Amino acid sequence: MRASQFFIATLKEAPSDAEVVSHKLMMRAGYIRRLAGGIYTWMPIGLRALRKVEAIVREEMNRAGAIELQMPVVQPFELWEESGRGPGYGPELLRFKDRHERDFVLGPTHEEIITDIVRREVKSYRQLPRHFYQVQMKFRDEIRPRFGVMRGREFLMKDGYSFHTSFEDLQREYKNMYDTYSRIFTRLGLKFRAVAADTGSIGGTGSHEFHVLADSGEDALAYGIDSDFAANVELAEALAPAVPRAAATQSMNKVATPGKTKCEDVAAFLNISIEKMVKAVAVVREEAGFALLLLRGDHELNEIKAEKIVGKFRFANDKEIIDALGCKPGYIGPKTGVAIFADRTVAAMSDFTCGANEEGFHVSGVNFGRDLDEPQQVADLRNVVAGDPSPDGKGKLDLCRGIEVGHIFQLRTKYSQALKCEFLNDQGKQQVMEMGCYGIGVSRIVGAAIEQGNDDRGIVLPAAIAPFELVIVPMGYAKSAEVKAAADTLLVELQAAGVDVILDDRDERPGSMFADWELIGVPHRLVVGDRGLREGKIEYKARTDAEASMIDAAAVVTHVRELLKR
RNA sequence: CGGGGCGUGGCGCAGCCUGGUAGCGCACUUGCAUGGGGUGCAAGGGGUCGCGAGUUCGAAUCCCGCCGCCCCGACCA
Repeated sequence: MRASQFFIATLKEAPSDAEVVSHKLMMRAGYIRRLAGGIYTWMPIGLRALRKVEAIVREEMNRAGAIELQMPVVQPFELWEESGRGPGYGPELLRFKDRHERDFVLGPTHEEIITDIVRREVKSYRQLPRHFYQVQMKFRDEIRPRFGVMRGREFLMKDGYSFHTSFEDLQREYKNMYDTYSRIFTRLGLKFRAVAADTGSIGGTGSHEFHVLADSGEDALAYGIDSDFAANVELAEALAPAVPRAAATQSMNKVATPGKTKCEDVAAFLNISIEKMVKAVAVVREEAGFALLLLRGDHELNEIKAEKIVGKFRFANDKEIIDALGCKPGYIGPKTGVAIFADRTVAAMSDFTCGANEEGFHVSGVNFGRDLDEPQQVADLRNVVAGDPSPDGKGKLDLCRGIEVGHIFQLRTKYSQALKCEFLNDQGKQQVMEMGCYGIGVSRIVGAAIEQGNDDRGIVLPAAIAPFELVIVPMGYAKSAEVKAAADTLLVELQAAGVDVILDDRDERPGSMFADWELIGVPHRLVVGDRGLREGKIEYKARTDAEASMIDAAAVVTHVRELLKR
């Protein structure tokens, strides 16, 4: 490839709406351009990176025995009604009508479609197991698209669906995909971690997420410092404290805490540890109405866990809190007659301080059983924090942040049941198929890789993903016949050696060419100049090297082959 | 959806408070020079100031409405 025949559109300044580093750099390097909120054009340079990720994913999926097909982007809404997921999926699902007033959706995922295909085409256990996948643009009408390509509304996804005669066989394929995904992210050159995950709106039983590790990641991950345990914080279990509740030593005492509404403020004001505070989160349950969820002062509610315990709920507004407790938020606490759910940690606390249900007051020295009824229910309601014991009993947990780039699920029969996806087993009996599904955010991977690989000059990508593996930068291409000849020859030789190379024949200033390729993130660079040529040398520099080195012109192709292992 | 902020050549911004012929940097075009880290000089092209309705002799600027974009938003009781 020659730069003069290609399209390079770098920017000195990033548009002001770009927030995270990967988004800014993708805009600056000309990888993407925004069309509308969360909707981007992949420019030629960015497309190359996207296609490389896609190719690796495809290669490994094929190797793992999955079969590629391509389903429609536009799906009839009836299938979503049939699976029962239409209402549950909510406003993220972009719906519209065709000219005949028939309802359609823009596919956010394809469980319904593939299940419909398989129920029509697969009739016998002899045709199973089967794993179909596709790589396709998906559309999800995100509430708040952000971070460029990392949370866009339109995004490229690899989605695969497997069908089995038994749960055992599904588990076998699930393991196969777990290994395949690990291989894919390893080949892509990314630092990643697989964690146990919540199944969310897709549904099913077992599930793992694959995260690219990055501080800017939207997900918090918990992992065992001394064990293999790893889970999304959404799911990671907070064990009950090992020590049982201590006996009461203090008497209950109402204390004035004017203007102190937050736990940390109250604790500081009363000069007690925040770990002696209990906060009450007021919720209204869809089924059973008002309730209080009790958490230790420094802990956070985990909504996913809570929903499993108390049922669907929303947070109470001020009026509902006043009606139920006779006090406005800031000073509320447990009260007789109000449904109480206590976190395990809270249930083991004694002599604690909580709101007095009277404006400007808290109560200290509170004890369950003596001052309050024992909570109706004790459960794990909070997010784990660093230092909590690992749920597998081995050592402690620590936290890190990640960008979710892959997710695998054991769907079991959630969709096959609803859509009657059945087969005839070897006994001649009708049986519902077991299903698994497996997704990879292809476009998100490009963003995540840049989030993980960048410096003050721009993007630093692994050769497996970079738009080009190597760039030839000639000094005075239009001026020096020797330079031109050497650069042109090098281009041909490297292409013949299978190197994905671009020659910058734009005859730009050296500084601006260097700056462009460093911004774009090409991992290897050769500089051809009269100065070196006189000595029979070509300059080489890796994107990650601090200094360039000189190599014999005759040995360049061998050297590059070595670097790229081909 | 609620709160905040912002919409001025392709990009980044100033001008708005205090109304009076739209400006800067980058990018682009042309010429000359330059040629190993975003080169210099000179001359150019490009904007109905987000849209609409108002106030005014006169609106980028003031008022009202709409649209778009960005940030924050359970709780922290």
